[in-house]
Amino acid sequence: MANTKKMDYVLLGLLSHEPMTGYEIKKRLDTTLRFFWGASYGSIYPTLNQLEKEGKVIKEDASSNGREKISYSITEYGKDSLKEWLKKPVEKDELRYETLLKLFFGNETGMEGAKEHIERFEEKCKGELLILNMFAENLGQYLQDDTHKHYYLTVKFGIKTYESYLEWCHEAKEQIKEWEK
Amino acid sequence: MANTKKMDYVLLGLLSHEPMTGYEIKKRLDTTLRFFWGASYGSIYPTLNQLEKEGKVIKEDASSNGREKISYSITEYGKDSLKEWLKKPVEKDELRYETLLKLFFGNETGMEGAKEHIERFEEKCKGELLILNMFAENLGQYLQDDTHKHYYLTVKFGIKTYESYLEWCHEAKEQIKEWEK
DNA sequence: ATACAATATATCAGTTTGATATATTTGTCA
DNA sequence: TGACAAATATATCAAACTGATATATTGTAT
Repeated sequence: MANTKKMDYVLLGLLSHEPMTGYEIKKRLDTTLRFFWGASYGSIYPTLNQLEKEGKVIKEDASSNGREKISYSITEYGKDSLKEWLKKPVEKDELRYETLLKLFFGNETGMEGAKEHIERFEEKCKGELLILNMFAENLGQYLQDDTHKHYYLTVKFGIKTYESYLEWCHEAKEQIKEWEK
Repeated sequence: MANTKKMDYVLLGLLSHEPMTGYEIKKRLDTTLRFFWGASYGSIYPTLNQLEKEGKVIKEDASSNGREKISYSITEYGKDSLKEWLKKPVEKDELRYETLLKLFFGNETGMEGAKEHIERFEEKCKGELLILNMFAENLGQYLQDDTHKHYYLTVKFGIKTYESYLEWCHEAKEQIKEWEK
């Protein structure tokens, strides 16, 4: 079997929902999947070309007017490859939180710096939670569809975690106040 | 100012706590920081050498018996560089959860696959939570120290989030049962 | 008309991972 | 005591991925 990186499956997964251009894939990653996965153009376009050479996706010219546009759709072989990966156990779940890093090393700058980072984090979380709650509400009306059920579960995950982040922010600030007494 | 990547500050941060070898740095990342940050030898050793050339850390031969050992300690210049970074706002907090990815694309394999991934995730979270609670308990006795206070806050973050992950696992399984009726 | 935002593809240097190589010391079981 | 595995320790490299940038067209608002 050919080389397979994680990116392959992200693209195959998205194309298993519907045919898309590289640009549309990027947008979907930046909206729907942003809470648990990301990718850059520098990996999207080359991987799309590689998947086509392997016969896992099919290119189709979808240019209109003068706008160049290449639509990709998944093949049966691509679907088989995706299904195989989906059945395998997860290799790695990973958090990369710069906020936690700056907090952990924060003794160099004191509790004042820590408080600032926590507050900024809190604001960001509030924003994300607002978006996620909107997603969940909108999704409510599509829950007879299987694809949307899976989507719904991931949105619920996002809501749960951001709510717990906000709780932590509150408790951490209280704890710092306690220490400052 | 010279080139600066995130890895620079991770190493400077760890060395600001105490002098260490590359191997010890890796161990600390795999234990204490594993819940929010990771790094591989392939970035640790080269970065350590680069930081030495820049005068941010100092190399010291700490070989004993026949065992080669290089201990690194942070310089004042290195501390200044670290502090500067700590004051800057966070650029990126990122979750990369393969579990969520497989769940999101799971309509290809059906709810049975989703349930399996959720269950495996649940088991892993229970394990992590156990470790984190041990950390928190042990930390309790060192909380007069500033470094440990910052450490404590990050452990609390880990506990909060893993608890919410477990709640989500439970609710997601209930939801799936509901859908299966 | 003109400028700005959005759409669209593509590439590349720099960063990081994951695997592997190499070698020594320490612990453990028989 | 000897043998074997596990832990300690440094280092390198191909492959993967990011973040930035280049290029060009279309739609929108002023």
